[in-house]
Amino acid sequence: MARRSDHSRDEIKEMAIAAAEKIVTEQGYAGLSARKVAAEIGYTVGTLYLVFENLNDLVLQVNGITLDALYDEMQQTSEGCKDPTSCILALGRAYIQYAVNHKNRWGMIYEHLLPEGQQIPKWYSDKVARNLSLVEMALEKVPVRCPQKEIMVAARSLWGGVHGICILAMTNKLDITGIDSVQALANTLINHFMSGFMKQHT
Amino acid sequence: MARRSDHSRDEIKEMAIAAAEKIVTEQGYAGLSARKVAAEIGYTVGTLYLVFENLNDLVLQVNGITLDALYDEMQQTSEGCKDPTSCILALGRAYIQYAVNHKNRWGMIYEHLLPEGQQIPKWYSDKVARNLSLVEMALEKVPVRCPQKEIMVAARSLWGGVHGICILAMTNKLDITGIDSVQALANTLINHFMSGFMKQHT
DNA sequence: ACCTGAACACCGTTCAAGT
DNA sequence: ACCTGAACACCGTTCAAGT
Repeated sequence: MARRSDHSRDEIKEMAIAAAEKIVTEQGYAGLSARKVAAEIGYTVGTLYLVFENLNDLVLQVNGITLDALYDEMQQTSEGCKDPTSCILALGRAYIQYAVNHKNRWGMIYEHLLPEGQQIPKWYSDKVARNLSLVEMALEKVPVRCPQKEIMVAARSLWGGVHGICILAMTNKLDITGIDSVQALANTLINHFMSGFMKQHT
Repeated sequence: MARRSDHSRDEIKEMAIAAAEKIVTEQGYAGLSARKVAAEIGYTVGTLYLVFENLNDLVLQVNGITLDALYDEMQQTSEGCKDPTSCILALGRAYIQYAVNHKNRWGMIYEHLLPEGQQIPKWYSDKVARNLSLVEMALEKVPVRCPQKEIMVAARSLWGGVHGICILAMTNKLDITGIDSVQALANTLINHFMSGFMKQHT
């Protein structure tokens, strides 16, 4: 049992986040609870509420870290590719690969819902926007002038699409089997979308 | 308090499903519980377990009804439209409209997750397949021969896409506002996809 | 035979009380 | 000042006991 002043507020926070990451990775979002996190770090439940607003707060912190890891994977993949379509294909491949390799971590990002009416904090939407910007940057490589507004709409539209395919696949709702089929579906969506997008902008 | 033999097994089942529909509509999936359903129909919790396997079972029944209602809306909308793209646009509009009008009912379809490793029952995947078939039928109107396999891939790819946009929009994760923007994103996805799809098949 | 209701093993969150 | 641990108001699920 950890005793008082063994750790600073910030240390407890870090320990709790690390513990939550571990529990989610092993047992999924459904397996995560405040009591389990507390037990894992050797404090009692009450202590968590000195350091986090509530469990939502802790979950958002973990999801933020996951978004960063996903960004790194995607960023690395898209480096150095020249034409927009192959860039987007690479981003899609990296996204799905991450979802498959870190099923429970990725899953918590979309399984977690804020209570009705509660706003997503700005630091979190900023992370989402940063990930989307990779798609926007790839779309901007299309060799025609295209208003920024349209790039943003296209990026959200396309990325929502890849995300949706990934969700349906991960939750077994598409009668498809194996990662190759998911990739194939995403590639189909991306290829057709890009074909139409580039045709409109030439 | 309902007394024994007041209602048959089937009557209790129907009452429970109706009660669950009501609770979900008003309070969302998070607000649904076996105890609330039991209270609503005037029986005790234990009774529900004589009639349903567990709460998952009850949720699946309700979701099945929702899928049917969604099918009806989409089916009606797509009737009589001739060219494939306008068909798909109409289906997308109906889908998003349904999601917006019945937020909590639609939400439960994707918020509900079966326990790890549990298979979706066949009668449920059949309903999902029936809804997808509307998209497939629209794609088949493309005036070229196209293998059935490709139609199926395209339908799943496109519909996963529309679904993803809808989810991100409903959970406020796309920095967009209002139903018009959601429709606009879906239309963008559909138009570009169809443009690419038709180009490949001519 | 049909249904109850109490029990079991869990939740998130709060806060008086201890050291 | 820091943390505890018991309490509150909930969960899903089971099953001996009542009528």
